[in-house]
Amino acid sequence: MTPRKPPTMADVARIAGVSPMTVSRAFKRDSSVSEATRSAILRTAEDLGYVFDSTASNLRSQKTDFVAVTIPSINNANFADTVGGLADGLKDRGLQILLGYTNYDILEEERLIEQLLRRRPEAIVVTGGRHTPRARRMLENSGIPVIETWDLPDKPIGHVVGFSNAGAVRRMVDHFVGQGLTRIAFIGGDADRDTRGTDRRAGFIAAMQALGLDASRLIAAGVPPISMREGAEAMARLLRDVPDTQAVICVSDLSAFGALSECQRRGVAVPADISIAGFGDYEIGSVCVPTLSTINPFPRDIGARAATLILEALEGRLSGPTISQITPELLIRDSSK
Amino acid sequence: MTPRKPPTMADVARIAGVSPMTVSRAFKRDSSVSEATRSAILRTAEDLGYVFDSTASNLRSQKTDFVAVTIPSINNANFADTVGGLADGLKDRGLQILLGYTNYDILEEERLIEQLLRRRPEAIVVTGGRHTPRARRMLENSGIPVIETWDLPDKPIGHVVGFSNAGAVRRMVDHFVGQGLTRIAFIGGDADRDTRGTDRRAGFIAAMQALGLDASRLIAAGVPPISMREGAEAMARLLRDVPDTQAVICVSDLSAFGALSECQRRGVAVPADISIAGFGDYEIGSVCVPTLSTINPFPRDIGARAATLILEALEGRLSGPTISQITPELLIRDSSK
DNA sequence: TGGGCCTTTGGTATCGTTACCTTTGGTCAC
DNA sequence: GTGACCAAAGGTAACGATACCAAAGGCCCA
Repeated sequence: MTPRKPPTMADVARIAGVSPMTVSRAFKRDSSVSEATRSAILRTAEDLGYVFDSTASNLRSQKTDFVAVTIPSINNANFADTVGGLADGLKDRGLQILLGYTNYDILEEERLIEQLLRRRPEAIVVTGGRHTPRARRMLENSGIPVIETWDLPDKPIGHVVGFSNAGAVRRMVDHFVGQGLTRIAFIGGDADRDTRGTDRRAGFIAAMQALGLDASRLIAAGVPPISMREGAEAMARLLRDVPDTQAVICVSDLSAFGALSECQRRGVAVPADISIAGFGDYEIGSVCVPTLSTINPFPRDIGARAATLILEALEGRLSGPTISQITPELLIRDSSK
Repeated sequence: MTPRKPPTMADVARIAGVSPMTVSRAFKRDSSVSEATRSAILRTAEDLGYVFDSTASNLRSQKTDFVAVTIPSINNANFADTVGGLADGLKDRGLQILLGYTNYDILEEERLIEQLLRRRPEAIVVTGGRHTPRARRMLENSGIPVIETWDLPDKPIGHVVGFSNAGAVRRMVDHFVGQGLTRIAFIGGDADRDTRGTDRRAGFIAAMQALGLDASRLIAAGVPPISMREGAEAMARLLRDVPDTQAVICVSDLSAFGALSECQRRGVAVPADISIAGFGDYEIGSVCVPTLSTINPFPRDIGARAATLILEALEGRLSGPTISQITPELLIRDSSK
């Protein structure tokens, strides 16, 4: 058996009795081919087992129909929702997502951005607003729409769809203080890799200090992203080291759930003995007992809006850099009543 | 300001005073260019802001360094782990993952597979062993390694890394029966879209019938994938309709956690009043109170093994189709003691 | 000193599609 | 009858890299 070379458009054209150009048009949407010719060509192609070769099309037309996306972790419901919203918004225009993850590391992000730009995407969406200088330069010079998400960068590269992580945490602090709780702790990662997590911690400290409160109850739970288990361990330490703590804000719902489960394991009543809040409005927070107070940053909307921006930018309907600000929603539930 | 055309290898070559071929070699790893020449070329390229153009390279070399992957949902920790294991195993060889999701729909899978094959990946990894006839044909004729995962298909297309979903559930049934629990229910989706979920339900029915037990306690919780909330609703219905049920097996840990939370909300003791088991060994099952009995199918290993198979296949070290069988681990925890 | 061999570099054609321009044949109004 | 116009199809060159082959120069040993 000879491993025959796969058929090309020229083969389809020859057998269908038309020119390669006509075959090419038959595979496009709105091109001028008579319906009879088109269906005959498509049938021939199917019979031959012809598969359209995007690599050639990409090179000649200088279009790839890729949108590059970087997220910190592939295993995170929030970012998955953003990618989902993005993918749905782009699907109709035939744009496909080229996804890479940075593992919360801006050096890895730099490598990834270079890899992705080599594939000549039509646009690129990155998570966060902090990048290495070289990554920044590559994005600026890429000549394609750049969208930073999940953050409000001081100096945006292009467009932005995000919110203030610090500001969102401040609102949660205000909520607790409004209930008369002043001995508040923060559970987060112990490194600055997760820049959004770092911003949330900074927001906590700033908010506490602005109210004249002690902002030193900071529990570092490990290398970001903080897992449920690490949230539980952090809560164990908190209960041991500063047992008079009245409320705790966690860097995500996952660590908050871990903290909650540790309380249950030790017979500490939530919220009677201690209030707990998370971040991200993961499904678990609305299902567990008691339900978790949290902040919903509308991850899916972030993706959907980024998709809209991309489509507008590609159609030239965008005059300049756009900042699309999300207003996170404070969700007060049973864990902090 | 004129939007200059981005520089090409020819531009870099001219400025660096070498031929385009030498520039091309400088960007490859193991090619024969003197170290001095290479670094001079790379510096020139960086100065010019040159970005390597994969689209041209792909066409000429007939290699894309893509591995296509289809998963049912981007927002699922199990599949995310598989993709993570796969990506890590492929990273060293410079292979990049081209990911698409099917939304648990084999018609959508067919469209997706066609899209992905047009990009000329080096290999393709699909989730599950059931496909439309056309999808099957496209995979068979693709001429690249095909790997089906998370399943043991009757008629594999190429290689397989998977396990018997039905067999895994049977072991959980045996566990319950061994404890003297015979009135066992199953909570799953109400459609056949999720073929692995369907297999698990079928495995439950077969196992119960083989033991002469009533296999009719089937709670359909909605369109797959079943969420935590739907798991909770299903448990509510179960407690109302067949309150003498002694144990319940859920199609995933997520629905199992929902079921558990519903019990807590109603004061039903787990496992004293009812035992609960899940599937997938999601982190939540090891953190919640009580911890959840479950089945660990080693999702990350599935991806890692698929990566190994791909590398072996691409190097021609694989003689024929390989079935790599995973043995899921039964984890008995507090929810079924 | 010369031939063999290796390292490093260069020239040319080409991957498979599509942008751009041209051609063909038909319809329609005057 | 003729020119304007349009739909449908074809011809040619090009996108930017690299496979393949060739050649230049250096080194070693007989």
